[in-house]
Order: sequence, then structure tokens, then C-alpha cells
Amino acid sequence: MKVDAKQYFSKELLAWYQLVKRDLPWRKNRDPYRVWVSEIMLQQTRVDTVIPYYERFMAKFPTVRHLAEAPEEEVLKSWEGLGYYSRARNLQAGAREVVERYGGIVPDDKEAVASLKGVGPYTSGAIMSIAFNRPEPAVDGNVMRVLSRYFCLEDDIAKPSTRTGIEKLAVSLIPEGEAGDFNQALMELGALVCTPKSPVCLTCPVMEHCAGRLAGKETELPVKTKAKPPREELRAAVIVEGSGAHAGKVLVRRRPDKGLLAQMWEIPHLLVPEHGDDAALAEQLSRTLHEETGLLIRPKLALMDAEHVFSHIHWKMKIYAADLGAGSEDGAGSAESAECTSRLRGGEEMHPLWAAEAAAAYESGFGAPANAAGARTAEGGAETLPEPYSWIGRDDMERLTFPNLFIRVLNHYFDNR
DNA sequence: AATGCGGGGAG
DNA sequence: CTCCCAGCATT
Repeated sequence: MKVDAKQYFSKELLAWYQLVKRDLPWRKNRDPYRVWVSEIMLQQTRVDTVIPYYERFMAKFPTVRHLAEAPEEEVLKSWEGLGYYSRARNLQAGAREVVERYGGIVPDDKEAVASLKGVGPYTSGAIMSIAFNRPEPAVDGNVMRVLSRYFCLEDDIAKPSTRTGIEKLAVSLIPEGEAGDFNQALMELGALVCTPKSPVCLTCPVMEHCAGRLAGKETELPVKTKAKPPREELRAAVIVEGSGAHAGKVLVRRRPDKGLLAQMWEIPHLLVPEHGDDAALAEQLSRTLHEETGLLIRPKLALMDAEHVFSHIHWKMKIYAADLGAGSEDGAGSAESAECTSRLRGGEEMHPLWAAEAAAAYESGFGAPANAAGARTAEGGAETLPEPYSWIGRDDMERLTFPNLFIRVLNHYFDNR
């Protein structure tokens, strides 16, 4: 590629950007903290999705110090529904580091910024160029697509080595003193014109020298290996209705500190080998929850099915509604509970569909609970549930953080109760 | 180099 | 349906 084509590209792209750039909330000024928050939220997330989250987040945590001093649960709650929740924890960890080590001022220093939690090659380049106008590359999916097409590069952009190579190219394209605008222009072009499918080449400011298009390959590029399909997991979940002191509430638990959906709340569920038999699933749920909480639950209704696809796992869940039987801490007594028939419409009545053997095991209380909390009988049971379980009402959903999957399920339940 | 990590919009 | 989005951390 000739030097001419590179200079042409940078000059025309920059001029185009000044004309058409969108008025986005994080472009109001160059406050490094605002840029930082926006770039973290924008990781693997569309602009239109981010905007409302960004507005709420900046109103609630307007400065590095506000974020650093906030309770972690509030930060996670503000991220609810946005996905990739470790971003929220890492962002707050970074804010606390900036307060402790740099007095609350984001340092104008590449190594310092790059060392912050959750800040990788792209984000550090974006912060350094946009906030400080430093000539660093900010190569994301947009940039790899745009440059692959313009320079007709056929390297697989799924390979890390390809990104590294494109970073070197991207640096060489940055016009003197215009790193921030140029990098944003590159991404803006990828978002508005040089889109993944059916790029709008006729409106492209650099169409004339686009090698990919001149070769007729604009829709073939960039080359990218397909991702492996998510593995399927069948799960059985249950909404347990409290009674007595916990009437109107449901049983939830908090997920572990690390891993999938870390530290978020959910309704109890478990991995099962197959979905065939409602009675068998009900029995497994009942037995497992008894082991973990001491509660004796009685699944009554197949409430709904729910599917949720993560990038690497595909959950297929059957969700039951249950109440507490005799022998539970909150047990209202079998006679009373037995009269609680279908409170939910559209569901399928299943109690007492249990196999005789499972029902007998249930009636005998499954033996002693494995959990140290001990048996919870109507007379002498402990008042508190073992961690990480808890009873919550609908109002509590305002302060606890749930993945969208469970928000949908709980809303469906509370709406039709 | 591979894998884990959310959720949704567009075609 | 499929693709992929202003990616990063861990192994």
C-alpha cells in the first residue's frame, strides 16, 4: 500500500468524522474518568444499549472518588442487565486504585492506565488517545473490520497476532496531534458505514482507495473463524413460596464470588441430565434444597420454561412453583397447603404427581439435612436460612442484582401470582 | 492459543 | 436462525 493511500485515508476519514459524528453522552468533554467508564461499558456492547446505563451511572457516580467510595452492591446493581459483570467490579477496583495511588486523578501515563483492572490493549489505547490525545492505537472489532477491508488484509481477525499487526498499522495512520478524533473516526466509520453486513460503500469517505472494495471483497472481509456453538445445559429451577412470616416472599440465593454471573442473585436451580419427567425433576429439586437449606419444599406446578444463551453455555430451564410442606420451618401444615392449588394460570398442575417412592421419601423428610443448619421443624426450627439463601419479596428486587433471565422469571411469577 | 464471561440488536 | 458488538482475564 502506498503512502499516498494512507495519508488519503486519514485525512478524508477525519474530515468525514467532523461532519457526521454522533452526539454521544461521553463526548460532552474529555474527562478521563468519563471516557474510562464509557469504554468499559462499550466492551462487547452496542452504543444504543450503553447510553441509558451510562447516563444513570454517571449521575450516580460522577467522579472517580464517588465510584471508589460506593458500596460494591450498588455498582453491581447499576450494571444489572448490561452483562459481563466482572467489568463493574474491575472498574470499581480501578477507581479505588486511582484514588489510592494517584489521588483520584486518572494519570496521563500509558503504563499506569494499562495496569488498571479491566483495562486491556484496546481500552488503554482508547483512554490515552481520547482523553489525553496520545498517539496510541485503539483497535476494536470495528477497526479490524475497517482496516481489513481498506487494506484488503486477509488475516484471521480472531487471532491475537492479527490484532497486534493491525495495531501497528493503526498507529502509522494517526495524523499528528489528532489521535483522539482519528481513533473515534475509525470506529464511527465501522459503526455507521463499514458495517459487518451490507456496508454502505457509496457513502464511504474513503471508498475510492478501498482495496477490499476494489477487489470486490468488501463483503468477504474481514476473515474470521466461526465461534464454537454454546454447549447445552438442561436445568431445573423452582420458585419456592414462603408462608407464615415469609408469606408473599420467594426463596433466592446469591451466586459465588467468581465465575458465571458472580455475586448475582437467582432462584434455586440445578443441572440435570434430562428434562423428561416432571416428577423426577421435582423430587431432585426437593431433595437438593432440603440438603442445602433444611426446607421441605413441595413442587406443585410446572410454571414455565426459560431459555437463556450465554456466549458459551445454552441454558434450557424448566421452572416449577413450590410451597412449603409440613416439617418445614415455615410449614403451614399439609392440610392447609394442600388447598393451595393452582394460583397460576397457564401452568400445568403437577401435585401430587410424585412417584410413590419419592413422595414417601419426602414425607419422611429425606432424613437429616446435610447442611449444618439442621432440621427446620414447625416447632423448633432455626429462624434464619443458611447462606447464601434468603427470602425476598418483590420490593427487594430493587436493591438486589439479578441476571435478566431471572428478572423475567420472577416478574412473570409476581405478575400472575 | 483457548476458553470463560452476558445480553441483545440486526439481517 | 447467525453474527457480532468501542474486549479482558486466565490458563
